[in-house]
Amino acid sequence: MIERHLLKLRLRDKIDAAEEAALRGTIVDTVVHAAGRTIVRAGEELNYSTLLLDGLVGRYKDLKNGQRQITHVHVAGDFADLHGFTLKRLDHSLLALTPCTIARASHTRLREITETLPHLTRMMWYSTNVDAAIHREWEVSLGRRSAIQRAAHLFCELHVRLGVVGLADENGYGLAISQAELAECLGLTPVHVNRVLRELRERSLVEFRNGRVSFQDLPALRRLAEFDPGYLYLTPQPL
Amino acid sequence: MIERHLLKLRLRDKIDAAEEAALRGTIVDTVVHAAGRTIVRAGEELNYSTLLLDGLVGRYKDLKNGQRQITHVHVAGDFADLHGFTLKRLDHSLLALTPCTIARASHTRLREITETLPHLTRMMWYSTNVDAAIHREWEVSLGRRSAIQRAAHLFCELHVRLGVVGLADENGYGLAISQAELAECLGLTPVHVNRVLRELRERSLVEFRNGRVSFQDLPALRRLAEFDPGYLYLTPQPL
DNA sequence: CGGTAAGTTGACGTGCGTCAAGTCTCGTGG
DNA sequence: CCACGAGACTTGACGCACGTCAACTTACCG
Repeated sequence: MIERHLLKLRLRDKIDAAEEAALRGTIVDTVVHAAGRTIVRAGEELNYSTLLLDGLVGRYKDLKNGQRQITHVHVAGDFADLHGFTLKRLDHSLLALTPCTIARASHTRLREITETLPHLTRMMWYSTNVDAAIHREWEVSLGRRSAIQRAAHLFCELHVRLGVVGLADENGYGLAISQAELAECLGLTPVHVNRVLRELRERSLVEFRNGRVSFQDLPALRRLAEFDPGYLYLTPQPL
Repeated sequence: MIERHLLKLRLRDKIDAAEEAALRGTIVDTVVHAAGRTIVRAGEELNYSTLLLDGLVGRYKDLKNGQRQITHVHVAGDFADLHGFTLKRLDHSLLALTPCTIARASHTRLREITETLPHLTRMMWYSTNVDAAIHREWEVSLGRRSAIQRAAHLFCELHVRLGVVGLADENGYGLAISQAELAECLGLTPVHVNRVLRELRERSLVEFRNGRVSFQDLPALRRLAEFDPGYLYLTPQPL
């Protein structure tokens, strides 16, 4: 159930049996959402946080003119809104980018964890801090990288993050989203994303096709994107 | 000393005397940095977090070609890297944008807080979550807003945040940074920032001059930026 | 009073947006 | 089995917001 989440946490630090049980105990139910559905709407009051078991979820914000910006993409094993535990309402919405299975973690039980299990509390805090680090890296992409570098960087990031939970290998991974959604992540138009994907393909770096990312030259792709996975904090560190 | 930080926390929830004392007790020393100095370099191992007492600090990331992106601007009363407590090293650097006074909060003592004061721990967690919300809003600016809207949005955000700690009034506030640094926040070139500032001035919205932001028509500026302060989470909420 | 950094402006270039006309894919119903 | 409609994707022609380059002004400081 929450194995993929545990997998990620344990890459950073030990989680003992009591902690694991407490974490499992936060889950009150499991829900399935169809692709394209908004799971949580910005501003609504929350009593639970969303743990993604399977599928892809995006955090997004709408603009008045109908455009939107996806600010983060979550993969299986991620808490999509653990920050909602302290914020109580979200400044963004959550969108199912693919069909999704989610588990809902009760804020009441998360609160009990913060009262009784300080080490696990630090681990949860750590998780939200890594999310923020990802936001920062996306700011760099949006502010300073060219369209082709942004796309390349995103493909590299998702490769590492999906790899951690066993959903990617050295050749690629499944990414069943449309070019329009990719455009919303990258701060570009769908038309330009299409041109950029063609260039990445023609330069024999990556192919994005039929909901799949296939690497042709990963080292060159990483060089193009100036990708350095340090910001994902996947190295062991006792908390 | 840490009054401005307490001011912000207390806008959200009560902090009792024991909690206040514990927070004060984390501070081990105070340091002054000249404008332009890098306070913490990306990647270095940290034993303390940086609480900004006075001045402005930017979080930034460098790119290979010498460009850089500022991903967050901190005002007096902000912890600039409380997330460093769980991350142990930063994925970004910290820059003194103006002369700065900072207090350093020992990670050992912060850890003690997480062991003994769960409510204060949640408040600290909350602080880092608001930082992440600000990162998200900047992603929206960088990805989807025009140059003039980005500038307008930043001026509105800093107005609210400086207002909370008593450093802004309805007419404006001090912001002693260069146009080049503004450009690094906004993902633009200094030349274009200069043109945008001229347009904001000619349209009688804001003036940015001699290290000061002076509003001429704040409601119109907020409309232009589509500014909604909800993402700053400045409303009371028991944690 | 000279030097240096910050700000200003104009001419021109370009990466990405816009608009519009396709094509391809696939699910549905006749 | 084919017809058809709806999305998603693709491509070309053209436009514009912002970048680049370079010259100049202003402010400040020793």
